[in-house]
Amino acid sequence: MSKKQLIMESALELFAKQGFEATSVQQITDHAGISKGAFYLSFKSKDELIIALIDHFMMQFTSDIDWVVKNSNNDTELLYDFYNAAFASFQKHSDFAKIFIKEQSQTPNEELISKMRHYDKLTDKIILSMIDRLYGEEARKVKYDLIYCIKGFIHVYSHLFLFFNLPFDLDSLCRSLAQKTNVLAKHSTIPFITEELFQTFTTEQSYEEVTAEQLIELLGQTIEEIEEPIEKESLTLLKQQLIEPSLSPAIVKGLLENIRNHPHCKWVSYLLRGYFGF
Amino acid sequence: MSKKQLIMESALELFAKQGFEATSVQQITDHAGISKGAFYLSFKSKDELIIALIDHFMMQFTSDIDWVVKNSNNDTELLYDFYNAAFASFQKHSDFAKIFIKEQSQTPNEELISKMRHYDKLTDKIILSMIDRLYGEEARKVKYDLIYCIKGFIHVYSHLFLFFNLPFDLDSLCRSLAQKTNVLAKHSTIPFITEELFQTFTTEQSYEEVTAEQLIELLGQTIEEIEEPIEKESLTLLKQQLIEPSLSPAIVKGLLENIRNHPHCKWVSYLLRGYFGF
DNA sequence: TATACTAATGACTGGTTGGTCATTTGTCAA
DNA sequence: TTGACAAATGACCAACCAGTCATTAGTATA
Repeated sequence: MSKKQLIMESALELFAKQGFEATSVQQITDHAGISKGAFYLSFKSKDELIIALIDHFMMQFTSDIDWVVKNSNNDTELLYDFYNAAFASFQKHSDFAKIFIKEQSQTPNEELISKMRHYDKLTDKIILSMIDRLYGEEARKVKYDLIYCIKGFIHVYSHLFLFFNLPFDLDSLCRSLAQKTNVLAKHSTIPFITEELFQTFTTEQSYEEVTAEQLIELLGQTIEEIEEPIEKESLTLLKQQLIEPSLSPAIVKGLLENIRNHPHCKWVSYLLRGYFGF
Repeated sequence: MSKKQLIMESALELFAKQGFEATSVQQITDHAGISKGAFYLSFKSKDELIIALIDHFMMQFTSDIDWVVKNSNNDTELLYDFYNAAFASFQKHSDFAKIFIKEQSQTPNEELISKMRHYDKLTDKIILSMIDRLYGEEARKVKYDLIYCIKGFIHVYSHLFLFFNLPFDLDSLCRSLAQKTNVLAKHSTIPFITEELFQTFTTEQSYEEVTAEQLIELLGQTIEEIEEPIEKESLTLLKQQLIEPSLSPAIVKGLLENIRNHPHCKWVSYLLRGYFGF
């Protein structure tokens, strides 16, 4: 494990327990068994660390739920699958999820806030595409409210998960929430969040389209990071495809599938899916 | 205004802007125009201050929504009135609400966490009584889920309120949420939170019944605090009634009504309503 | 073995924190 | 005017903080 990862894992644990502000760099390095100076070889500052953590997790979360929404071919199970992916992600990275819930928009760190907003907007976009697909015109008036209801459900129920150590029936939870969401979509008629209001929340451009050059750069970095041969070759071929397209869509899709579940590839896989139009 | 209140108001503003940990006692006293030493004449520590703030606001919030639920005689408007009271309270004390959302269960301060849990349980109780009244047997299976849905709605929508400075149509919001709640109550059938599960969340005894002695003590304090003659006399008569009952229920109810809206009486009024059974 | 290099250390700095307390200021009654 | 008491002050303290940097340890090449 790289020193950077070691630090991130130690910090994750302590932040989840004590919060970001209340955890000192000294505590993190003690816990990781390294010196304080070594910390600053990996991160320029404590702020850079929390941002790296946010990025690391949110990239996975975003790409996970995006994949579920884009690749489910069974509309009746889509909501269930969506909630399942979201809660599975929270459960798997429960330390991060705790930080995420605690540290929401509360820090004076400008960059962190804008990071959070950014991922929040991506989540909105994914949820919206799911609603559009499931209900289309039927939910035109209330679709923005539905986004917020879904986020509210996830918030309160993930609280139970995270802060009570009880064995939960994830299947039951997801079935329950899928029905609730469906009921709201079918029967609620009074919107609060209008298209116009929703736009004002998301004024700044979100989800900037990435260029091929940026993707090639990112792919180059990722190729260096990982060792598994299949993933490494898939990434290399995809990089080649960006420089000079020669592969058929089926092959590209297959290559994307190869890397989809590798923790270090989730984000680049998400971006590539957007780029290639899958 | 007492020194204690002055400090609390200054702190409220700064905590909302910067968070609790990031605000120093020096900043608070500078902002309040007093010396640092004077702070410690009013509060034993910085922690005691945040707890006083939580108490001050949550007592008002709890008693406000309790009053609405207990005193609405129009079932069709009850949900609307409930949301209205809740959001009005958040809007009126937006600085506090920001702190509340930010500081939720994230501090290492044990007492604060248990305070939060305590008020959370009271809120659950009030919401549950509302659901029971509106839907009774009809929502027996899903009533605990409804509590969490309602809390989820309040959470996400209050976020919009608090962190975007936009003019909101409170009426529209409450109508929208009342309908959503009603739709869920009428059509959702798959519960996640069973009675048993709900009980385990709320194991410790909540809402300890207060004794007449405690109420008399509290009334004595409150009488000292306020100056308005009507409220003062009402409190004095109610205190007398506790020591030696002599007034008719109608008169007692009227006296309670007199003090209901005074900020310093809300909590004692809530407790008295419970005690006298209104 | 000698050299050149990077990785890692932890004492240190300048600054801030929550909290204390000897001292001063203000306010009464005598 | 005096004296007694409470209210208020702010310099001060030990503890801790994020971040630095001269020094050392480890490693690979020649």
